[in-house]
Amino acid sequence: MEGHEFSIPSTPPLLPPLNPNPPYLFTPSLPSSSLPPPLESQILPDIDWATLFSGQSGVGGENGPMMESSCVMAENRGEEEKGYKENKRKSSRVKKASRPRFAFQTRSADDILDDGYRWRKYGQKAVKNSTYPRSYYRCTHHTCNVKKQVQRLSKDTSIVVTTYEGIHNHPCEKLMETLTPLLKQMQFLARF
DNA sequence: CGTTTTTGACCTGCGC
DNA sequence: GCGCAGGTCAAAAACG
Repeated sequence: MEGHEFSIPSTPPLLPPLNPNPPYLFTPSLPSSSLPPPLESQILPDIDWATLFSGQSGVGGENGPMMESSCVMAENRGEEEKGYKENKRKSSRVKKASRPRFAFQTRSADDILDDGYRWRKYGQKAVKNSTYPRSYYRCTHHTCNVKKQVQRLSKDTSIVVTTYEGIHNHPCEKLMETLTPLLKQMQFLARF
């Protein structure tokens, strides 16, 4: 999950990395036209990018290829948020309101990029017309039900498509780790 | 021993 | 209604 060069299209407002030495380059750029959109996508105007990307100054990759990546834009898949009815299963997922979704592509040897949040894998599925399986992850924070899907393109095996669904309702742990000592220092200095 | 991953089964939506 | 594809659950295994 480390060693990504990370670039986001200029469509959303961008956040510069807070970490002075990020493990990947954060270079805002337009998405490469050579990269096909991973999904039938449309621009999502009101994504909370500050929240979604607040973890990007995260952690470290000491290894892994530093390569180009590009973000492809969003999909908001409206009404249908699939949910099981409660049958024998204890799951009682109800139909939720539409959640923001967006996907981007990362050129990396690692399937999982470190976005600063903690994820737990809850499923993996072979998808049609794709050599590689799709992996399903959920944010491990108790109150947060953000999900993401990760799939490597069979067309170009160096590209990983990551699709996020939902918005984190909690601060990024790694971001807080980075900021907390700074904040403490600032509070200390502010007393003089 | 707690947490995460693996994996087969199950559920839903959709097209025919 | 049926079959397929995608998404999720949950028990067991693996891991740290």
